[in-house]
Amino acid sequence: MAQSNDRGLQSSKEDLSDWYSEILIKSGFIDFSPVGGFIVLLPPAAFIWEKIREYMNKEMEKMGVKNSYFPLLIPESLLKKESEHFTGFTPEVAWVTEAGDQKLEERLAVRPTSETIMYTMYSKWIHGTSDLPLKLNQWNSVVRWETSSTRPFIRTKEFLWQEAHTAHATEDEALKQAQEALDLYEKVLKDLLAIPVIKGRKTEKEKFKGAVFTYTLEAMMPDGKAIQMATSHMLGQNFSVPFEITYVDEKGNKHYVWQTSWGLSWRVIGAMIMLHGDSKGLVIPPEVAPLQVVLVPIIYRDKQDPTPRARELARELQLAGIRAYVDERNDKTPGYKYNEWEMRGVPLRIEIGPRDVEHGTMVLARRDTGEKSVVNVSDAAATVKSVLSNIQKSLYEKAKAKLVSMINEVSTLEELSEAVKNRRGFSVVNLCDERECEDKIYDTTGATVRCVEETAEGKCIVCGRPARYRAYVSKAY
RNA sequence: GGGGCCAUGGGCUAGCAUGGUAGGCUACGUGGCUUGGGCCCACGGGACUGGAGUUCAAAUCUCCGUGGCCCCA
Repeated sequence: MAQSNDRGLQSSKEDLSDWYSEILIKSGFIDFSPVGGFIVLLPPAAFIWEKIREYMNKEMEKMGVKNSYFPLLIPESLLKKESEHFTGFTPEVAWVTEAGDQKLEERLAVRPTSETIMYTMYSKWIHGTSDLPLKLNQWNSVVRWETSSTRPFIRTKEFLWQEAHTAHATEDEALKQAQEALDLYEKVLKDLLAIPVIKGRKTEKEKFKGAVFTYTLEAMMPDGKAIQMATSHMLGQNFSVPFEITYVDEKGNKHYVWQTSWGLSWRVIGAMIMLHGDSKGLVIPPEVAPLQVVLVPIIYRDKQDPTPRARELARELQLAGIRAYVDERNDKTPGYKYNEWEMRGVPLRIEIGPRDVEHGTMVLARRDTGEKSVVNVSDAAATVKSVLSNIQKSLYEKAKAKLVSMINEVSTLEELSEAVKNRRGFSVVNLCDERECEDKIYDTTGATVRCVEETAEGKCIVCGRPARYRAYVSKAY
């Protein structure tokens, strides 16, 4: 990092790690809290999370998923009921052991996820087919005491997310639900955050502990490391059996329900920042940008003040539903303002100077391309809307092209090592079903299988037996 | 989980080797001047991560803690 001033960024996007922590602080997205691994979410970032919530709430309503809220603390005995689940989570569980000066009889887990507490209630509520399907979601935070190093949004000890939990009469219905959830996530990522993903399944090794299998969406960051965006789990009857969630059918037979759970966390905000940002700072997709348009009046002492025109224009945009703001600070030069708003990621800037007032024009400057154009002010709202939607689309398409360019087919372990080391990105390989083969990939390359697609062709890259999967292998966050 | 680096006004840092007056840039406040890509001038307030130790004397040396960053797993 260079010294001497704190205006703008010192790190280049090439050093993604430095760049990332610097931009998060300077753009006022987050701050670090006194407890390591915990962050404060500041208004611009909170705004984006709110947008995600609004969008998902609407979509979930269409799916028949209702919001609810379950307690923060889970008795140890409940957490232990599904043993694979418990073993998977217990190393990172935070415990409450006393209250005031009283030691608790049973220690209470700060929820790392809510399957166990929710399903305890589900067993109480579900009796017959008329109680099904049951689809509840909650927006909350969970705590997982990560031992390896934390990073804002990407890996924090407490994180915000939504977790939806559904119970169904049939396996088929549950399966469909798990897939629908995955489609919803893909839509959120594309429509709001302009993040393209690879869709697939986790291997047995990488799945959610307690699930039959896990669907996943994986994005690719500019440094060639993959990042999991959201997961959707087919739980089968793994929880309904220990938690006794049963219903009686028309014929009087008792059945265990089929379940799914799925979640998306604030991690997606971190991915959005890394994916779209550049060396000038953030680039926020218009759909979620707290400010979509910033207007900068260019004032000359001896010429007509364009500020009133800028205000009118902002009002017109606001009436059309656009989040617009006039930067009227008079102790900052226009150049200063340009740089600052660019750092903060505002998708579109409008400059209004005396020349524009005279000619009935305005200058548009796109954050994503840096391109400037002079356009007529008449019908400004429609013009701006179309530019914003253009930016949204173009961010996604650029990212998509980048993603595609970072997927490479490889056919030997040597090639894979080479690719993981030098080229990064996703390496696609054929893989069989054996755990040893997957372990071997990790041991020789340090990369993991991010997701797999079913295939009937080819031979396993490790053992040479018939492949079952096309596997996307990459280093990951 | 292992290893390394770092911590000085709000931000970035100088000072540390060889212990002795904490300096700069930026930001902030006030006033003036300016404004089509990070203007300029004057004045002002503001700091040694916490604890312990060594010493006449600690930002500086030692130990312990806390936090951040990087690399590896």
